[in-house]
Amino acid sequence: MVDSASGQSSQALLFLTDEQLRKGIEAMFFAYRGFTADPDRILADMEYGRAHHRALHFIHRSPGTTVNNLLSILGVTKQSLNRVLRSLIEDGLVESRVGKQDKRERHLYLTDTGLVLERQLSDAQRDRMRSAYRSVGPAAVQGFRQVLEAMMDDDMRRHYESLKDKGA
Amino acid sequence: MVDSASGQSSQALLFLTDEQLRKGIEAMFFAYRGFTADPDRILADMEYGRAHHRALHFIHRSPGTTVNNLLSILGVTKQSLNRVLRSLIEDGLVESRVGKQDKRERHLYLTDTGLVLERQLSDAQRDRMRSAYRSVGPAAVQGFRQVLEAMMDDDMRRHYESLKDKGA
DNA sequence: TAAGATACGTCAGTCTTGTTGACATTCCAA
DNA sequence: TTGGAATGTCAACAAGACTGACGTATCTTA
Repeated sequence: MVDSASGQSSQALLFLTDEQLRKGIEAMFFAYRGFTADPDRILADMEYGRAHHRALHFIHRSPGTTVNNLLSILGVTKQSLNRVLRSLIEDGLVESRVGKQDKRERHLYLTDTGLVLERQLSDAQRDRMRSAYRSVGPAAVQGFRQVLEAMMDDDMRRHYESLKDKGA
Repeated sequence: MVDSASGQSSQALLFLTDEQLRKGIEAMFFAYRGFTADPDRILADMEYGRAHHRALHFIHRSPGTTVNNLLSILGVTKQSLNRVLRSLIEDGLVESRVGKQDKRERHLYLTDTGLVLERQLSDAQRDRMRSAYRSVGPAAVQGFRQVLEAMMDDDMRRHYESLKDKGA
């Protein structure tokens, strides 16, 4: 696992030891807690949870997206997403428009109120990310992104890439 | 750190734009799904969930840890952890020994059966991590770890560091 | 030694968020 | 035009988190 009968020095592969991999796993675990902590704190005061945050984020990112598309991005069942969407729509944060081409589809948009909350949540999350980025510099950030992308399932990477394009 | 009113071009700060930060947020989201997918698949066939996996992981990592310590690592309530521990102990995966110094404490250990399951779960999780690491190389991995560490809350970083030391 | 603090376990109840199952509507193609 | 597929909704349930209250054993300290 560490070497491989080639001329490669075993030193260069030390980052692939079980011990290093375990540390990476633990880093993911602890960091993800920090990653969600700030929005969670804001949401705790409302009747919303993390699921609402995720919906707001991706609707904001792809205005007019259909329920089905959102479903496959979030990786939950339509029934689960529906509960979240219903409350967001009832509260006037999200607007659901019947499709012009295909009337079975619903296209989702954030209302002005929805935009305000999305902004508040993502500001909090970006603040932490920004200060982490700033403290380690662009080279580390590039590595960070590379590893995360390599960890994704193919389906997720597809979604991720297609979101990336829109912003580029 | 990066710029600072010096002659640094604004190009060098492009990694701190809201757009780049959003991509980082999405990368975390999608990657975390991949991160938990493999163990989740294994656990789906049993009566256990992700919470059991986390307990097994950290008990394996710190044999003899107390309930209280595990509590603060996992960041859940004792009632929540207790449900998980009870089933693991009943099923003979975890052993709980009364403390020698302080008899109020319970020290937790994996049994042989517990070690087998922990190994199975962490193998699956490490496989994905290893292939990601290998595909991007050690420099990227270093950046990955740096960003994650910078994202943690101080409490979590404390736990993380103390686990690191044991393995070093 | 008595009083308070600490560590752990448990019961009961609630909330969020995931699940399946059943069903209505709409579209499309045989 | 009719049956199957796709889209979305409603209802019921389960896992896993939470709070609050309480009990017991043990330790520490006044």
